[in-house]
Amino acid sequence: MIRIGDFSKLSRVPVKTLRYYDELNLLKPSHVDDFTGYRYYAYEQVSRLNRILALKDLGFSLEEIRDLLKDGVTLEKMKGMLILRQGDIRQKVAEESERLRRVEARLRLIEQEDAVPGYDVVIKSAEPIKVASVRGVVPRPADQGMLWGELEAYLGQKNVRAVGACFSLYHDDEYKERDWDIEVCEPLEGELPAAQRVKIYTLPAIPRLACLVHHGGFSSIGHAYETLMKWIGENGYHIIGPAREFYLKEAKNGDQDDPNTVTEIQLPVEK
Amino acid sequence: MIRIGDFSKLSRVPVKTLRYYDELNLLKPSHVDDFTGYRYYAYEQVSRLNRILALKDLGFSLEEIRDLLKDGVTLEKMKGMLILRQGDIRQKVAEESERLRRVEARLRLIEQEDAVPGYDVVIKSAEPIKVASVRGVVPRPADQGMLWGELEAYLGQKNVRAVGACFSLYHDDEYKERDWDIEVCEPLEGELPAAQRVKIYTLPAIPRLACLVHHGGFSSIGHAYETLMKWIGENGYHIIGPAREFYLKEAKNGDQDDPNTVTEIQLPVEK
DNA sequence: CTTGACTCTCCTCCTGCTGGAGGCTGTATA
DNA sequence: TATACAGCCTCCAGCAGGAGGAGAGTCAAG
Repeated sequence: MIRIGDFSKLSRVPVKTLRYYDELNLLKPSHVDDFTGYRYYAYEQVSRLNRILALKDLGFSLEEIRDLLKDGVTLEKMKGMLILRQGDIRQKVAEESERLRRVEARLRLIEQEDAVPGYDVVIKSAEPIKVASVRGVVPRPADQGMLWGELEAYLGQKNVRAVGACFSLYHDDEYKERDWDIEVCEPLEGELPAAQRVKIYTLPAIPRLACLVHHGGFSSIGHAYETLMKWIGENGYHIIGPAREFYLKEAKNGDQDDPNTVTEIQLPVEK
Repeated sequence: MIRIGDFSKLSRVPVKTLRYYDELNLLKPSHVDDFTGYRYYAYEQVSRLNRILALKDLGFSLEEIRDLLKDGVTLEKMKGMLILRQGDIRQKVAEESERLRRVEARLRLIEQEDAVPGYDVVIKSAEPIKVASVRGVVPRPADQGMLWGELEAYLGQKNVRAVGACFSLYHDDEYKERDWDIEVCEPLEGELPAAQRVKIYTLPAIPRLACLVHHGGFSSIGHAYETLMKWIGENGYHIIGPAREFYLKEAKNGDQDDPNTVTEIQLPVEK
């Protein structure tokens, strides 16, 4: 029987850790003095401790280890846990590799622009949204005002209030000089009948959206799109649906170049 | 200016997180009501928040992000941090890959033995140890008693006390039927003159030792060595020095097959 | 008997939040 | 104008796996 300090030297495990394992019922000293509270370990306990360390090294949590060290753990249980661990580690390796890719992409971006990048792309998810929308073809994005006019005329008459920011969907797959297929949307709550040109429906949830926030007028929004597209390409995603433009802070008096405008561009993506 | 809940919906970041970022001075609301304490955010702050999320996604801690978002961070600083991150992630990927390998090795072991493995191999490091030792060639390991006799005779006469467990070094590179080159060592403190056959010196530190604890007599120690060798091979290590056998709990009356004996085998290894 | 090395318990801290309790505030409806 | 009720506030506790330290008690050698 040896004291905790000697057991610690023997096993090269810190005293603090041994006390912690005692508290967790992971490795109880084989004897504790009732009066002084001193812990006494048996030499044989080194092998249990080694098993704990080995399992920890495989990435198990201390609680899992406690389970695995209980008497009566079957071979099947052990195998099952190892296979689960294997899966977890594989996923972790995949995640870290992705992260490495993102870091490297950002480094390349800095090299190219020779400046701290002005835009930051983030992956988020979107809940389903109930909207009222008007879809139509307009010469150029800046001309979507007429669609908004139609939508608001209808909503104003019904006296519903919007919840959250309004946005546009860009349905074209490829870049066009003229004639854009645009759907303007206003989120809402409750029931409302559809009308001639106004559809009422629920947009489905989207698990992954590549998002980017643009400040300032619409004349400079092209650069934001370029950055977003490039990021998507460099990080191994591809686009799987129409772009959404959320008008977080709208232009005053319909001024297309109000520098205080804040717009979020969202692109549905997958790997 | 919007309230925290709306800002949360806009940015898809939980309210609790926003309050936490406020506390950390990472993202202060642009206005706080003196009386009610309500936080009010500006739409423009979404882009700072997005930058925070983007950097978090690269694996930076919130504290590092706070540094990186301070005014006056140079391009060089940013690049340096990214390169550091890159290194850290690479290391993490390497570590997790190693771990995966260990898990797979253990799964194979279970398949082969069709039982929970009886031995656990752990990598530890060793500090330098000052020892008194006697080295000699003996017919077989079980005959090392004569070497111990020599060593103890000397130490008994000098009346020094040992610190820690005594051990043997096995200097042969390959397995032998007879004539083993063995060095028996007793750790000690303080100064002591060398003698005829007794060397006093300090064994160097060893950064990586593959360790395994064997219970019971020496006749069954072969299996322990086999397991250890196999583990070393499967995990991509190789041996770079003589094996050490630590006698944690010694045989009674020199009984070579006392089942209460506890021995730790250590092999210096590297990748 | 003293000294110094060990050991004990209990407390706080680390990260990046999450959940809950208890108490105000703001807005819409009756 | 009264009253819900949602939204907001602060403060506290907890996760994992220990690390570090305070203050007090114990053990063995000289």
